[in-house]
Amino acid sequence: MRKKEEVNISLIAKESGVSIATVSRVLNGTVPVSADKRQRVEAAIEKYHFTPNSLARSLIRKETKTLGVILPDISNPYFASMFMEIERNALAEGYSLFLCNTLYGGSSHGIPNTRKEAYFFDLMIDKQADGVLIIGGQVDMLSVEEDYRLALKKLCDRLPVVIVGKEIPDVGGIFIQNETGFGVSSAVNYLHLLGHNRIAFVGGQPGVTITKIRLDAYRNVLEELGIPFDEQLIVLSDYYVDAGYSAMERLLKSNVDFTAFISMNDSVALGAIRCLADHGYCVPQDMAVISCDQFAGAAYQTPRLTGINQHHETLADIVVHTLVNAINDIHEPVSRIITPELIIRESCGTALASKTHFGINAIQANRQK
Amino acid sequence: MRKKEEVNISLIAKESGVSIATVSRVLNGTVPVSADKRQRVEAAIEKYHFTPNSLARSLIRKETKTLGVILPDISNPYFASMFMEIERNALAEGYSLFLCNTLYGGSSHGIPNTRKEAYFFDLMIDKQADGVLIIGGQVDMLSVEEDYRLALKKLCDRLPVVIVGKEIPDVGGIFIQNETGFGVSSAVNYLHLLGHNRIAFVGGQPGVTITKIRLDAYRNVLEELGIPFDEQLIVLSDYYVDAGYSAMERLLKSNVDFTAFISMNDSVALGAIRCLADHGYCVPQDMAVISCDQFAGAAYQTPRLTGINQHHETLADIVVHTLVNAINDIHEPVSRIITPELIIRESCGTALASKTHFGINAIQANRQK
DNA sequence: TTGAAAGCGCTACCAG
DNA sequence: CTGGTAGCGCTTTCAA
Repeated sequence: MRKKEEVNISLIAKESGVSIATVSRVLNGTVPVSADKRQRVEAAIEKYHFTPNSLARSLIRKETKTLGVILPDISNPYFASMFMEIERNALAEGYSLFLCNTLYGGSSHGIPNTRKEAYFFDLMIDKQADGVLIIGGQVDMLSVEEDYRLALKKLCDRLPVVIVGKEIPDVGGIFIQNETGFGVSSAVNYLHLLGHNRIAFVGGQPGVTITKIRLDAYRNVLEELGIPFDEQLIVLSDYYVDAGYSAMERLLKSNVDFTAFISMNDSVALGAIRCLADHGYCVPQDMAVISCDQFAGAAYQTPRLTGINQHHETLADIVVHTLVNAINDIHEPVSRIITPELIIRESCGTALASKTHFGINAIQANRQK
Repeated sequence: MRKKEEVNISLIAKESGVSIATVSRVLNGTVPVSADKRQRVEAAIEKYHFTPNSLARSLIRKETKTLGVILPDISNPYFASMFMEIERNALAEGYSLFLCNTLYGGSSHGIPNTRKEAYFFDLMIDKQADGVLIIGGQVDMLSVEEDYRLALKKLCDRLPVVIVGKEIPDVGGIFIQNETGFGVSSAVNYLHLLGHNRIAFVGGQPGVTITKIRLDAYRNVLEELGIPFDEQLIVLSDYYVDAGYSAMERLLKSNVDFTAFISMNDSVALGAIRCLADHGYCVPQDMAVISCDQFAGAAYQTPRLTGINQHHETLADIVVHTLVNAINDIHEPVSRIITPELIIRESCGTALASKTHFGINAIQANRQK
């Protein structure tokens, strides 16, 4: 079924006995058109179900009202919820979205693939997207390959690009770094208030910026609290449930003592909890758990997961509006303060959960100094 | 930052001292071009980082190499995994994807919104997508609103459209109905083999095709097995964890006896299990659970969830290739048999899980007659 | 207000 | 093999 595109602006013009310029005018409502001509045109449009060809329009206007969203894996709940919020904002601004999954990293989801990211960068140039949003992928690495940097630079040279992550020098996009490690700090503080001193860190991938930021925050709070840092308590994973399982398995095999752990996100927490269960340990009776990044459904797990709400919705808003501004040559930074929020549920102990109020206040007080 | 589009085909032509026709030829590699001209052109392309404008190309070729994917909610793991697989196939065929979330239905995610679906249908026409994939949304309802039907018909009149679901008369798209209720049958059979006779059905939304198909399958198997049907054992929900919770709550309040239940998917199962836990019931000791639609991570829940793998990957393949064929005017139906697979884990009893082999054989045998 | 006409950047046909 | 050129469908001057 080939597209039946025989109905176009000149057909409408002919049908209604006006010039195509006039049809264009009623289409865009820019310049006034006499009432009777307008009606004839509208009738013809209705009759033929005419829709102007946006390709032709974009060719002239040099804008497609389309944005590209490039991320590793939409089946990861973090990216999915980000996308939903991005779409909501983009739609409100009149933009549609291309979604590109680069599948970079993540033990469960195929091999790292730098080329695929570069492929999508070029694709967005090709498709004449008005702007591009990049969330995660190689940009999250502490150091990126030169190929990647060049591909990203090429993209940023051609289009407005907003990147969630730490700035890569000399590429020219707009970088928005969200993670501050504040969530981890609250988590460690909370666990300490609960009496834990041996707190493991089931972290993200090695070499990833967010891992470093969170690990730094973890060490700093430990130091503030006078808890000795123990390298053995750090195990790396990535962002998926199987990685959480294997990380915990390594931790248990290493035979270090610990009574609590912080995990990268809820998926990792779930995997780790499953592993603990397989070894006869029960959460929260034998072990307290906090996740750094809460997913939907945390409140329905058994045990209900205590964790940090990073307020990604707000991040999505900022990111979209920064991009839209950049497209419109507005370069005032869009800023809003995002404060990660500790949501206390059961995974650090039900009994202790009643201390919620005390805990939070104590943490706040602690942060003041 | 406006796009800097000053570099175009005629610049390249001028730079390399050939006609734009020749540049076009090396760009597309269709017609042979003499070696030295080709090299000069390639040098110029390299020098200016020239990329042909796909808008102009699409305007002539009347194809954009772009597909639209319209679904309710990408943060629902079912749709996310479908999308990943769709993208994999689409990419292999040279297509990029628009993603449109219609948020139709789903208690956790905003109000039903017919207009949004129609909006995206029109958008895909406007964006000149080469084809559209529709998965879920109002098309899943047993009966659709006339507004919706008209909007869908308009889309199908303009573009090749593949719809996952039951055929709606007189709209003209290609409908692919996946669900047969076979998964539910295996589930009930399995539970029966385990000795359960009071099996609740924590189903989907009322008025939805898949709910009806699964409910019919449930009743049929019950009848085959000589188990009396009890209306009270049916509670409706939707596809999210909170709905699973509240459905189970209603079931418990109604005070009917049951020793097992089937849930719409893993999210619903999780919510229901959480509710049971809150009422002092433990899975699988007090209650057996099977989910009709397995999500990633099922194997890491506590208890590990027994459920049906519906093999959505295969469905995604079929759907993409059917659409691509339709775009190329090939109308042989792409068909492949998708057999839902019962994955036995712990949620129907760990001890019983060792009977896996027996169970499956028995079910197969049962289906033969 | 309106129409004619000049493109947007590219492909594809027609001569040569 | 190659160049000239006629559009693709639309917007936007420029005159009228």
